[in-house]
Amino acid sequence: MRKELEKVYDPKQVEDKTYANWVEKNYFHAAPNPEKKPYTIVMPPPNITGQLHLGHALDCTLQDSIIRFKRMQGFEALWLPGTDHASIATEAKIVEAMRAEGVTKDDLGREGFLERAWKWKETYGGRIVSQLKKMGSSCDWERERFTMDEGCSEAVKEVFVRLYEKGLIYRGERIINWCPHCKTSISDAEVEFEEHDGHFWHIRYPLSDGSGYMEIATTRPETLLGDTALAVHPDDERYKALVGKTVILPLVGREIPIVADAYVEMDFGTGVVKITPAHDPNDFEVGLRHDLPIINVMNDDATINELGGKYAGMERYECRKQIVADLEAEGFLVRVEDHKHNVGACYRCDTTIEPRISKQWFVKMEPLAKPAIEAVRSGQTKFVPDRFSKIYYNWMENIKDWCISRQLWWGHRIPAYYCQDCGEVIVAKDAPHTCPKCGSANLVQDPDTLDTWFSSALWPFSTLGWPENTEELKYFYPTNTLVTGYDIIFFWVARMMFSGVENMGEPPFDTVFIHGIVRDAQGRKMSKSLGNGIDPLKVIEEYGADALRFTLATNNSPGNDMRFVEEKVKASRNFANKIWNATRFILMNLSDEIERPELPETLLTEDKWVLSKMNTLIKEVTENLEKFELGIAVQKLYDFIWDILCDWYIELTKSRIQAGGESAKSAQQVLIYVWNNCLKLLHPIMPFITEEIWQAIPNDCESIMIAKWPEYKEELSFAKEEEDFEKVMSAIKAIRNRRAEMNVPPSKKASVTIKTANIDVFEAGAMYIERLASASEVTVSGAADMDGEDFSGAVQVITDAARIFIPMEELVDKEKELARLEKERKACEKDINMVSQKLSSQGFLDKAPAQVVEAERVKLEKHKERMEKILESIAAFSK
RNA sequence: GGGAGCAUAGCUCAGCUGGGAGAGCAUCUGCCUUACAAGCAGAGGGUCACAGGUUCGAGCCCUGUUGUUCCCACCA
Repeated sequence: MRKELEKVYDPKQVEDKTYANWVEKNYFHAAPNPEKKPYTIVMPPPNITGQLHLGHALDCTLQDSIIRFKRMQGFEALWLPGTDHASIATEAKIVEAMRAEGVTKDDLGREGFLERAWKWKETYGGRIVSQLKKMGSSCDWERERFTMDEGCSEAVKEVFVRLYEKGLIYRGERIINWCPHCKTSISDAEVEFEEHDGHFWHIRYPLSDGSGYMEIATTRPETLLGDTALAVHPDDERYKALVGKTVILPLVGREIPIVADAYVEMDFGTGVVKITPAHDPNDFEVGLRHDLPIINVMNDDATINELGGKYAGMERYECRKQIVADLEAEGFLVRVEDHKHNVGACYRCDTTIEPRISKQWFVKMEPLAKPAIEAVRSGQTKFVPDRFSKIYYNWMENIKDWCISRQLWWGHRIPAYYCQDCGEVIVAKDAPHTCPKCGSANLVQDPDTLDTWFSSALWPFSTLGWPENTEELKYFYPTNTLVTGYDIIFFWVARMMFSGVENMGEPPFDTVFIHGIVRDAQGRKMSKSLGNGIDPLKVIEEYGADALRFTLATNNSPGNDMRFVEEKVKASRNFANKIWNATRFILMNLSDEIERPELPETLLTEDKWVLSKMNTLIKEVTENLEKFELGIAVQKLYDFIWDILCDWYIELTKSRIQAGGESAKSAQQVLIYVWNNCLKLLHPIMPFITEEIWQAIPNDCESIMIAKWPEYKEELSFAKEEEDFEKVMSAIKAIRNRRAEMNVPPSKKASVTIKTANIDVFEAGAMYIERLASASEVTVSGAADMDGEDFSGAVQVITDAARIFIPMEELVDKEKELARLEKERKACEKDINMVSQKLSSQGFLDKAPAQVVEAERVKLEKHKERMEKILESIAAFSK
């Protein structure tokens, strides 16, 4: 007894149930298996603080589609999931929640805070995971990891120690980007620049000898408090004589030197630059070259510290205002100019960052970047689309050392210990008990934690068990495809690349598949502040996960942004429903004798036609998926299922099923066979509905998700039958067309006479012409039989292969008919001219590939045949 | 300052290695044809941004121009 399907597909009744079943059957699990080739994708770990947004949904759709495709192709397919501790983002959220309770980090202390953070992780870390499951993600949840779990922490320490021992991690005082809100350093990659309307304050610095002034311009007057020099270009004739002299720092009264440094550009501004080594990276360099003092005038919250004299305690912008006012009052301010300039902000909290000297840990990048660049250049790792490799090179080639220490508590604590007695620095995975140098037990661990991306960088191998040489690591590494957005190439992809090359000796993946951003209907980036975000869970609730996945997989091309429009989801939902209803039709008419998807002994022309089309589809879809062209693959599937199968083949089978007998049964067999293949091809994109249907129809596997991927079969390629059946189809289309033009309702049937050289083809197709072109009866005759018959009173329809007569005299106006035929003749003539012109060009014949030339010849033949028929009709009418 | 993307039907976008432009939505016409009105059968609508070039042949390749979006750098 076959299950009867509801009239409309209801995803809600299917998705959770199906997913639970997959999990129960353990289909998502992958393990080292010498019989199979591995195919591995590691999931970009979402933040534990996060909630599923459309970016995740896109990422997830692409990865799941690829991994399902590969699994069906017979790979041991592992999609390894996990979450990221997201140190700065998570810590900020927890601190925020604490503030609501009136609790600060210091109140809790480090341990108390971490306890609270872990609780937060337990509460919210699972949320995003359950949301990923809603999407249908076929991840191996048994292998789910967390960047701060024991194994990942072990990997982090291992890498830190190794790099330190190689001299690639060092600690030093540098200018770093300081976020006064998060109260931590952040890396260059974490700073976002935005153009602001600011000012140029021109300030006079009096020469100590009273002989005049030096004028400088600054956008940050408050940093004047930390100035330790003025600089000019060594070749600048205007100031040559002044180099070596000193000036008095306004408001502060400190005497500072005038130095010459090539960093200064003579043409810019006055050609004089104030040097604040503690608060500007370039000034810092100048300071080093000239051995200038470094005066840090700011606290970690961007207020002025005690070195700022009377400005101590002021907030930075308040101080700026006051300093400008004071400069003006004391006559040092020359003028104020409007000035647009870029201001850096913290990518997490958007607070303006403050460049500030600080002692931090850094990764020396150049030696690591080189082999990672080479890995892409040599083709070991490919970017899809390729253009993103340029972005990668550009970043890697100009990379500066990576500041990895963070003044945060939530994260991997830096495995460095300082001897309080002799100052020795010990870097070790395990905390030492005594100082190896002086034997003191008075050791203190560095309070800082690591940049969250330090642990994400190790993700492709830390999750597989590294530093242990596990079976998983040996089998699944290097992974195959990394799927992520272009916005994260610097943060993550580049760092995984050099980490993989450095620690594993080979890059972590062979392909980096880059996708764009999902934008709103107006093309704006979705953001909290705009409130234009769309919740994927709501979309799933309303339209189903398959419809969402289908929408995200199509409608775009790799690497390009896409707009998310509800109409598209509706169209996808409609497609799902179409599939559902096609299944209903198939099941309603399915003989109980058919238990397996097997082809019948004898195939009719139309069977061969559809099988041949399907065969091509299999080949193309497979190729497209191999090349990550999901959008193209999906479009082809859509077209085949909707147009070829539903609009044509299913319609054809109706006549056969009605007629009954062998032909009815073979039609059902072909239907089931084709449908099986379609569902398989569609499964990676629309897993739920395809599984639900799979379970309801004759199949060859207990679950579609582990079924064998369809293969192109030479014996199912039928060029002749495709061509023959298309003759019938174009006759049907042409008749429909004419009838629609004349406004004849389908209910009004008419007899149809077909004059053709392909009698067999049309006789076989007669019953379809009856059904699909509203014919009451169809007569097929050879050309010779028709001579002498008068069809001048009939509606004439002409295709390449046939002249068709429909006796509807009341609708035929001879004049109009002749005019129409004349129009057709002209159009046909134009076609003929176009093609023959091409074929008479020697250049074309000589240089175009033979196939193309042949195709043109065939085209010309067809045009000519049609012309012949048009002329016959005209002649008959003109009698 | 450097680099990249995009510009195709009213709208949103496809168009794979160059061989005479497609889809969805919208519009118009006719259909409740017993799988589906979330549907069926038709129709209209494009000088593929502009100007050159390469080629037998260009939406696709090259050069330039314009518009637009983004990334990197950050001259104080």
